[in-house]
Amino acid sequence: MHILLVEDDAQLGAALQRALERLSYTVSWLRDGRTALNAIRDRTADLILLDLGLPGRDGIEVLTETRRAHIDTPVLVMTARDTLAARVDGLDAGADDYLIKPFHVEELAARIRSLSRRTRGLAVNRIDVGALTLDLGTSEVTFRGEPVELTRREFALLQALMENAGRLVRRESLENSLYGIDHVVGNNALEVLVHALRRKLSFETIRNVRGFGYMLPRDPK
Amino acid sequence: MHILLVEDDAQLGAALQRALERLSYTVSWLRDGRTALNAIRDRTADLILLDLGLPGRDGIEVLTETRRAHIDTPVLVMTARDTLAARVDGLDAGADDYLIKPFHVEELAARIRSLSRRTRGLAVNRIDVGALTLDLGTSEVTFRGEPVELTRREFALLQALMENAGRLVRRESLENSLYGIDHVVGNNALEVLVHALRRKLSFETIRNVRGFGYMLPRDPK
DNA sequence: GGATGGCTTATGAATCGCTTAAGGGCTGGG
DNA sequence: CCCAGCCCTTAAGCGATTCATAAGCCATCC
Repeated sequence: MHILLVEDDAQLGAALQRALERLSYTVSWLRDGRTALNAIRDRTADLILLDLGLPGRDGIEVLTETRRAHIDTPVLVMTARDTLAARVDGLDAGADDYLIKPFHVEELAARIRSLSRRTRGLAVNRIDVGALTLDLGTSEVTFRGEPVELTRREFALLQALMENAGRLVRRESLENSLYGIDHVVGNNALEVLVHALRRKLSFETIRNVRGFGYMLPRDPK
Repeated sequence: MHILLVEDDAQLGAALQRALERLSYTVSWLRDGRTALNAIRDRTADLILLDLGLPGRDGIEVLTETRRAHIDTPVLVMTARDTLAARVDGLDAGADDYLIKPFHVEELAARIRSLSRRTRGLAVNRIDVGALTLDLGTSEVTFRGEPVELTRREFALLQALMENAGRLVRRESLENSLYGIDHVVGNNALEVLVHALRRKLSFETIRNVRGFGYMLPRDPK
């Protein structure tokens, strides 16, 4: 899952990026409204984490502009003021949820999960696909009943495939949700990652469709 | 993607159908509520574009009736009046989005895209032409209900033909969209590709017009 | 019947994906 | 603060598939 973090404060931004990456999210950190809007318009993000405290009321503008462009990527707003006006402003402008600073990373993580659950229509924190289960809360994966130890990247790849089980996931789409917008061309990082994941699961589980991408069968055994 | 257009006005209906077909959607135009409901019950549509200004409050009835039958196909409502009551009526009855007449085709297109994105998973970006379906999201192709395995080039060729179904596509235009602007002259790569594609589908499906190019009939069987 | 354009098949080259190995960076322990 | 271990990216070799080219045949138009 690919998160766009819009935050001008260097310290908080770096901390959030690290925390989110530790939770297996791919984070693109943008420091100002203009570059944020450009990135948002690409529609490659799954969730936008937006600081309303950007200088010059930039935050709200980013949000309004996003919604006016009919981009309905979920937006989680961070604000320093817990006033009714602030909340109304944010939600009216099209935010899906908000957080009052300061907050704990656990709370942020919970809201991100809740938000992606809501917009995805999932009832629980767990994805089941055949003999595979993946827990977004605890980051645990089991295969054929056995727990499997996955690294951060492997987990993110498996999640992307499981969320689209039975459907082909395009190569660019995977690279985007793993590496963010600015992935370099010409590397075979994805292939190496697929290989590592196959080794930990089984080699039949992940199917390749030459020239297009990868796919997880709806019922892998 | 298959759109059900419910519109009683002949002029507007024809214009919308033409505009949507130009955007590679398959459009079934129905002029009254009764036939519309029958078509909706078939559940073959991916999206319903419903005029609320149908005579006799027909529009709202179609919508309520649809939702009562637990058919949750996305509905985009068109209404002439921009009053709060009108919006509430439509959204309360189960519409997913609404448009105030008159509107620009660009706006309609944007809302259709947004709607199909929101209800993703099914037929998000699908082109239907007769017995052929091509899914741009998952890169899957079916012919007469059977899945067909295509290579990247074959897929690109079929896509170009399907986006212009019923129209003649010039040779240069195909070569451009397959090989880019700087394709070398004197090769017959296109013919070889057409041959490969015909072999995987059927030899009657793709028609050649000597000296000009190729064409896919609007209703290939 | 000649000429042009399209069809079909074979073949070598290019591309794509798989696999293994190596090196750099980050983390946690001593 | 340094070292060890893990993770991740890069690189390179290999095998399989795909693709463009070429060459001969067939259909259509004049």
